Amino acid sequence: MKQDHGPEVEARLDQMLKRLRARNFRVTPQRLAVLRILAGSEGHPTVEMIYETVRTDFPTTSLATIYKTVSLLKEMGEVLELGFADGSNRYDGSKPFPHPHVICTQCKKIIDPDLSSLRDLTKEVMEETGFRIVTHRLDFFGVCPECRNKAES
Amino acid sequence: MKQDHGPEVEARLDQMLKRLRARNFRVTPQRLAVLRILAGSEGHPTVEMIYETVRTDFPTTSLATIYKTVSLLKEMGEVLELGFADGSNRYDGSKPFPHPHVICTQCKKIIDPDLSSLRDLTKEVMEETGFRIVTHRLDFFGVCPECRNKAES
DNA sequence: CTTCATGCAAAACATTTGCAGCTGG
DNA sequence: CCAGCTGCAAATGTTTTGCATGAAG
Repeated sequence: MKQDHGPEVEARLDQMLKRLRARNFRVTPQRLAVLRILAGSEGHPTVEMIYETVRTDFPTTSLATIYKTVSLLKEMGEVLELGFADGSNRYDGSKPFPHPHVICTQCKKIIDPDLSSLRDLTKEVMEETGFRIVTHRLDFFGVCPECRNKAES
Repeated sequence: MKQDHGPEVEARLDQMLKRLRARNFRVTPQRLAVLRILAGSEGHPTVEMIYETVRTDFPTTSLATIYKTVSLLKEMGEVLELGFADGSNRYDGSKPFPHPHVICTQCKKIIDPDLSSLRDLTKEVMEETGFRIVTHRLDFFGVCPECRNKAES
């Protein structure tokens, strides 16, 4: 086996493929490789990481192609882009809808927490401001348990 | 009078000036102009907006100087940088600590809502993930009442 | 076959940096 | 005075674009 991803990753990949084809976009080997990485993007990869990984299978792939594919998926709403103040971008194709992230400022790991007390904040914002809220973004920044252990040496 | 800002803006400006001097940074006319804009930054300006405004009083001011001043204030923790996925940055010098923002995707207006139900989400995240949370970011994106009115013409 | 995607290189863009000269304290 | 700031221009780094070639359907 090439990778040890679960069945839900396969399902997500198939969903993305179906939607690509439904819009008459082509499924090239390079695109398939990018989709595979994004569908199981536990690590919330950067474009550069995707590029390096795709290159192991398709060494001639260019960075521009990765950018083009990621942009396409972003426009289709099939991938969530997490842009940061320092200009870095991370991508999540497994859950392409707004959800909170917890980011380690040391090792750059990103995880998805379950926050029970985060409910209809959006409703409250709409009532308070009169805005029609379409989406949101919630990030927490800190140091993960692993990096804390390394620090206290 | 040059501007119609309230007394709390003056107080915030004085606070920033005091902290600059305490660290032996100089207060040049250009810096003072930038500080003034950031201290009363209801509009959450971009660097370009700050640049244009400062230029009306000091026409020789360079963009590099604005960037340098804003970076300095950012390092000092006296201004909050709001970087977005599209590469744009907005700055808030009046409340340089984490707080939610509501952003109009049409006119780019940014306002600060009062969210009573947003309390110790941070505590819950720490318990759930084991991270030591240092800061956070919460943005809502939508369309403001003014732009909604314009739309339904 | 026809259209769309790829890959290269150049362009675009915002931000940063180096440095000579200026100036605040 | 003189360390730090300014303003210019060049460098940087990432993302985008144009276009000729190649391949998916």
